[in-house]
Amino acid sequence: MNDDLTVLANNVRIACQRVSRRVRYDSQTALPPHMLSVLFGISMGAKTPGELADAERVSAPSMSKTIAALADQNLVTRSPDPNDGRRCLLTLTEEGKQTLESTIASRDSYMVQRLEDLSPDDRRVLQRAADILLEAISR
Amino acid sequence: MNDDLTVLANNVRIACQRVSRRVRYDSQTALPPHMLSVLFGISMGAKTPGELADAERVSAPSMSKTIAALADQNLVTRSPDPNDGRRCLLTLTEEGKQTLESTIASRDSYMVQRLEDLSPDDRRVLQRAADILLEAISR
DNA sequence: TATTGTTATACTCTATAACTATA
DNA sequence: TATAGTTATAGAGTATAACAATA
Repeated sequence: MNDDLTVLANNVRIACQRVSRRVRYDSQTALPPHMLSVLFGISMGAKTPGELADAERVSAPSMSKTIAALADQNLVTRSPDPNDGRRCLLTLTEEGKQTLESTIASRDSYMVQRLEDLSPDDRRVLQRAADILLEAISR
Repeated sequence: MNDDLTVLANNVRIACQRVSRRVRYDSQTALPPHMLSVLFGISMGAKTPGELADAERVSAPSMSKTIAALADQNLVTRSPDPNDGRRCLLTLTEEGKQTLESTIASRDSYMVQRLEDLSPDDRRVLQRAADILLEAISR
C-alpha cells in the first residue's frame, strides 16, 4: 500500500528511540526515571497524585509510594486540598526544582554536544522536525 | 554562550522522548521492554549473554535471567560455543523472530498513523532529520 | 589466574486487594 | 454509594556476592 511511509515511520521511530536511550544512558541523573517523571509532571502543572498516576500510566498505590519517597527526600510537599479533604496538593520544594533543573541541564548538555558540529542548515532541519513531530503526536 | 543551540537541543530531545514514550505506551507489545531489547539485540547480531549485558547496560546475572525467561518461552535458543566452552551462543527461534517482527510492525503502524497526514515536504524534513540524528549520536 | 556464565540473596518498582476518610 | 489516597502483600526486574566451568 504505502511502503514509503512505513519506511519513514520506522526511520523516525528508530532515530527518536535511539536519541532517547542515549540521553537516558549517557547523561547524569540524580534520581531514577519514575521519580524524575513525577517532578517533571508537577512542574508542568499536575497537582494531585491521581492526575500523576493517570499521566504516568501507573497505579494509584505506585504513585503514592513514589510521592512518599520524593517527600522523604524533601523534593515534593504534600498539603491538604482546602476544597476537598480527600485530595492532597503537590508542590515542588526548592530542592525539588533544583534537582529537576540540573537533570534537564545535564540532558540538554548531552544533546548540545551531539549537535554542536552540525551545519546551520542541518540545525534548521532538526528544529522543523521537532515541531512537526510534536504536532503529529499531539493530534 | 550558545543559547540557540541549547534551545534546539532541548526541543529535539523533548520531541524524541515524547515520540518514544508514545510509541511505547500506545502500541501493542507482547513482551516487556527488556525482553524485546534482547530479541532486537540478537537480531542485530549480538551472539552472547555478555555482549547483550554490555549493550543493554545491565548486569550479567540480570541478562542471564532475561535470557532464561526468553528460552523458557521458546523465543531464544542457547547453544554451547564450539570454540570456547565458557560461552553460549544465542539465536532467535522462529517464534522469537515472529514476536519481534509483530512488535516492530505494531510500532511502525502507530508511527504511520501519526505521519500519514503530513505533506510531502514535511516528510522529507523528517527523513533528513532522522538521518542527521542517527549520524549525530553515533559519533 | 582471568573470564563467561549462572545461582543465591536482597532491594526497588509495580500491581491488586483491602482499608480510611471525605463527597 | 462513589471517589482520593494510603497500607498490605506479592510478583517482576535488577544488583552484588559467591560459585562453577573453561581459557
